Amino acid sequence: MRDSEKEIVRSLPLFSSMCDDNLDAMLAGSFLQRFPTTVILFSESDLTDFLHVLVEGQVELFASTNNREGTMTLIKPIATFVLASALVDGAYQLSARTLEASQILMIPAENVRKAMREDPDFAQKAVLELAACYHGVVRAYKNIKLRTAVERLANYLLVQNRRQNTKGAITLPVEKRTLASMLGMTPENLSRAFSTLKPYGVAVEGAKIRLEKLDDLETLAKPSEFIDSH
Amino acid sequence: MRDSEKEIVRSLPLFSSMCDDNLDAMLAGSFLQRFPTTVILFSESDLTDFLHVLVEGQVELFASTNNREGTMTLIKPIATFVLASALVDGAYQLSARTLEASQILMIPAENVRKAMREDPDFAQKAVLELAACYHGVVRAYKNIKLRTAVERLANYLLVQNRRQNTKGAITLPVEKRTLASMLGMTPENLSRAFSTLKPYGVAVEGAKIRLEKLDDLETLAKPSEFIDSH
DNA sequence: GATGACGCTTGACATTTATCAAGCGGCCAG
DNA sequence: CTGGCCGCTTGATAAATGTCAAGCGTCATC
Repeated sequence: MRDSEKEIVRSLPLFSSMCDDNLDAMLAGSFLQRFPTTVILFSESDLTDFLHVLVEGQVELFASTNNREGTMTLIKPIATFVLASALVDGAYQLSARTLEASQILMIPAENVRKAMREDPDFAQKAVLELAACYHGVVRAYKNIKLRTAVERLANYLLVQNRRQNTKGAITLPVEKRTLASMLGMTPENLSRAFSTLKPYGVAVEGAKIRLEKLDDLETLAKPSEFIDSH
Repeated sequence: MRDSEKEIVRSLPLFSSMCDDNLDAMLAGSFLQRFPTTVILFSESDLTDFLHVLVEGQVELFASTNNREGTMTLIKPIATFVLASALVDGAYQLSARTLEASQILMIPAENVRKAMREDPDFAQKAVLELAACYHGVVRAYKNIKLRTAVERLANYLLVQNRRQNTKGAITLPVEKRTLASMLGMTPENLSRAFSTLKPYGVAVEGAKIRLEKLDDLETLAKPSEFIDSH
């Protein structure tokens, strides 16, 4: 555990208010691990050994039943994942795989639970982080329950446009098949959804998307503060 | 705020470890309110004034966009709801309405946030409660993303059968149209889903359902510990 | 430079789900 | 008792989405 890694952890809101001693105690036994792409990090039924901090690369959290599989969320640096599972001392509930070569800081879950018990400041940050995660899933749940596939894509593009802040010239951050899974549809259907959006100024060229009629796209997408915000 | 109401609060795991003084402080300004059926308690855009404790009746949390509406979850006594929103001091993110005449204990959200800041034991319980809520939504999200409408209904019936513990003779706890919305389908589609399940021993008579071929139903439903448990 | 794997797209078709319309039956108010 | 509302069901049809198969282009490897 190097100082540079400690600084990465410190930069996260979740750990920002921990005193140095407690942070050191929590990081004892932690290690930074490199993974190649397309590697399974854990399965949903595994016991939660570690809180993960994605330092570099990209990770997909997904679920599967009965030969079907679906992306639940994508993790980008720098962020923690599976906090809830680490805190309750049970199964991960979700599976994870790398989408790129990645560096992940692994913090023993037991250390995190101990910090929660003994460091009230940390417990408080954990509360806020968990509440944010909760609202994040609720938004995803509303999204898939209240919108059609085309609407989900349209709203996704609008969100990316705001995030990438690049005036209507987006680059998709993942392969289209992964995007399809995240948006709850098949790759074929995603292709067709893009076609459907063509009249609304959506021009596709590989992973580069141009949004040439933002107003029209918004009219179709009907974005909602309580689904798409943040 | 009567003693009997205080005892109700105490009985909830979330508040079980609070000392009496802190509990009294948090309950200051709280009140028990009675609502008739079909009343909107709050809308998703409202600021979160109160943590709610459903003492009697039934409440539906739902979301709407673009003239569509969907049930997110049902609350039954005795349980808190909108904890996450109360803790972060923002909008409710979900709307709520009573499905029956209900009694709800309203605890000022500011009191809850104060308790989180000042009572480490409470903060810790809040962490565990939020983590459980989080996994609850994740399960709902998996359910709708990985299963067809008929499978969702089949699994719902199996879960109800376990909960009601009544050997294959279930009573639906809500109107069918509400059940349909919760399962993410139209009432018409729910009717047809019940028909589809007839060969699997599902006999419908109003709100009374008999499951006469549990094994067959399970084979169809393929229940999963990480979607249906608890 | 050839080749084969792979991601994406497109077409044809099947399945799932929603929509619209009608009718049935219980239940409550007059 | 009776009329009308309302929840539920059923049928016909439309829309959304998935499946299967084929083909295309890119890219890494040989």
